[in-house]
Amino acid sequence: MTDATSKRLSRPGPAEAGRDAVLEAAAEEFVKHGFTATSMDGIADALGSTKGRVYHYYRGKAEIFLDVVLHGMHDLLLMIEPIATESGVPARERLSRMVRSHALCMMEASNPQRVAVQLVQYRGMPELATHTETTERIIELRRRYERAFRDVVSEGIADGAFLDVDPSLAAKSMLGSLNWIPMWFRPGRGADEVARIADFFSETALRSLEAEGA
Amino acid sequence: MTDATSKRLSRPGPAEAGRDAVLEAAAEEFVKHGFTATSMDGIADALGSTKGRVYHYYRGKAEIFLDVVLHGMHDLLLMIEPIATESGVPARERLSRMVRSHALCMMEASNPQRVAVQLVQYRGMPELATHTETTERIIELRRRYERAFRDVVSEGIADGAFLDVDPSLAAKSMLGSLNWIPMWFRPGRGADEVARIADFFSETALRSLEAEGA
DNA sequence: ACAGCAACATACGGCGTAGTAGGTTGCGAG
DNA sequence: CTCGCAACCTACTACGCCGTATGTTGCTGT
Repeated sequence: MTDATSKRLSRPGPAEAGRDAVLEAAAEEFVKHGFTATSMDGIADALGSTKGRVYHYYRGKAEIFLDVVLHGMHDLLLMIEPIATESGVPARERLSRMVRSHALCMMEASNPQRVAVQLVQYRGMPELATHTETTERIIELRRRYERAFRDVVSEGIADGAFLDVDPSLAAKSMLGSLNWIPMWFRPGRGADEVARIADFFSETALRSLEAEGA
Repeated sequence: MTDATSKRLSRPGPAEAGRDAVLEAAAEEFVKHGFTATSMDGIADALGSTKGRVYHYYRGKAEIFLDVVLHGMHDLLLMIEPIATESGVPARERLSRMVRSHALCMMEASNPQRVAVQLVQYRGMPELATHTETTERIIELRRRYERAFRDVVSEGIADGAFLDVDPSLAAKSMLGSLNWIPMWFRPGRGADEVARIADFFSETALRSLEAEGA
């Protein structure tokens, strides 16, 4: 315990380098095959080692999966909450940046963030039933994430920049189109193409909240 | 072969009633648990019978899964293509109806259509490697589906109703937000609430394609 | 120099599940 | 009446995979 972080998140800590390597490999496997189709041996193979290493740091498949999702959501929040709450910036500008950041994140090769958004389908996964505590934390983080978007929309409505639509539905709609990006986007495109796509989603989101012209 | 349909789709045929019951039960299971977590015995249980019945109609798990997806995509196309190509109706009106139809479909309890859209993640599923023919057909149907949306957007741009945006990205964005609905929508809501949500997505999609006012 | 622990590797048990092989029932035709 | 086939059911096998139990290695404090 060399650092004084809240829950051993955010800062690896030099002694936890091995654990982080496992986490990264697991994220890569989960994003490729999903939860059930990912095997412990597969994660170990991606690490170039064996299961012993994985089980040294985690007690089971469910635990490592939830840790990947937890880290992913944590990183996402760390990315967008500062933007959402930045004072002196108009709501539509903040929302634009949030959408762009999230879009860029979805187009990166493989990371815990993508696992976090792609695998919300963990309903009816009996393996996670015993990990209620971590599951609750993840759900709370997801709520905070959606709330960040919803609040910025609400502020935009309040100051007249946006139409008076349902902020909750607006947030779900925006995040849905963004979270769906990994379904069709194939990495390997140039950085300019990625930027163009991110811009598109940013501009589209803003237009969907503003009054139609003639 | 009492009917003359193209590929034994669209019309059950009286002799195929048992097969359709299997298909329906399989769709329900796949939408609940996903591909790998769905077991043949689970499908049989949902039918109130045993595996023998399932294996009587299908040769394996991959085959029944692909058939569910194929039927789902087929039904979706049957729903939206007539709207997309209806003559005498302006593009924005057609697009509005298409979005609303798709949204309503995503909020129904359990059906092959939801399996079709939710489980596009069948990349890296080695079990489907031997079914290239059916997979190709599904991919072709998916392309046609997206093209229907893209074409209507293009027509709207051509006649000046929509802004000059990238039609392909616009289609992907719209379909993404719609396909994400099952992730947060929990059935059991009233019909009026469902209609309100469908209206929201329809109006939002149109606004995102039209010029900003103010 | 030695104790002890972290950081792995190896080998194995046991269970869930896909697929198979061989019955059984019931109906329709001749 | 019975032949035959569709429509199932039952019992079994084979295999993949999670988790565990038991090494082995290397560093580190004293």
